[in-house]
Amino acid sequence: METGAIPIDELAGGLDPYLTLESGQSYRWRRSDGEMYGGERNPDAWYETVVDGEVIRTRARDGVLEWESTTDADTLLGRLLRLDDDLEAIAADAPADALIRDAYEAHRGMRLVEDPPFATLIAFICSAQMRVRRIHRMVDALAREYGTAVEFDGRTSHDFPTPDRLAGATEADLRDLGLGYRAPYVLETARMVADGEAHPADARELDYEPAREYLTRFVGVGDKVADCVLLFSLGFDEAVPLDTWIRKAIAEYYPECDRGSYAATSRAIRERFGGAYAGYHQTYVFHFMRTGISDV
DNA sequence: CGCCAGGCCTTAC
DNA sequence: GTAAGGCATGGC
Repeated sequence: METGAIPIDELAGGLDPYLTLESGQSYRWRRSDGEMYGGERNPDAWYETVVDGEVIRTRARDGVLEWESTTDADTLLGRLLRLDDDLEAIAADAPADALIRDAYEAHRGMRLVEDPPFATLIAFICSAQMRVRRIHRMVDALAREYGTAVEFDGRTSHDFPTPDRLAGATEADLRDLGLGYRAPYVLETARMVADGEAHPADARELDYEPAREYLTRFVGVGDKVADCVLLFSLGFDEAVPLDTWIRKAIAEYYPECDRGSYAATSRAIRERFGGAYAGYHQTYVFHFMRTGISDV
């Protein structure tokens, strides 16, 4: 086992793993205390994931981000949790309206994640008309049933399935895991990636709007899911997923940004949120709208 | 029971 | 290009 410790006060703007990993961005971390996704905060619990066959677990206690891993995970953890982001500068970049100010105030230390593209693509296909706790449950089930098992420190974890393994499932199998009408979408998208027709990571080479358009070729991926994949796995910090909560925020706080179509409303709210980090600000507003002020 | 959840698909204009 | 209807499932 390799281990490490990162002083949190060395990270500009700090880090709150609970907010970062249980705010509906990443569905690939499990808590060691068995608490459900979005349950009570527990500083003693580890967050554990598997990336490319390597297990990493981490937690923040006494001002230190501890990690344990099958490998030297310092760089990988820094990428997954975007530890190089200057949260203070990003917060300062946000427009100074009351909603955004309150959202940043309520969720100090929440960072964007950078998850593996294929897992993110599948997770957000599953996310359609679904609550975040159930999305986590579905992604967990997919990993358990089709992902490679990895032993670490006496515990078994599962990597996210490869496109090939997932494409080998049947629609009935996936419906049994609770995916509902998303089951054929997941199957067909997994097959597309497995067959080399397209890969979500290829969107990295494109500008933002063409990248969003590119991702919608996958079955079960519309503009909203595409924006989530761009924001949470491909580094497009300007992507603003227009989900029910953000649409509610637009209706209540930025009604002039509702331009009817997704593309036009997206441009308007992206400009309202200042462009380059619009998606970062969106994530704060999303979590703030969804959890409310008291539920931090 | 009805309504909602990080929507997308097909079909019809 | 936009509008309407269908779609699984669990939680409240």
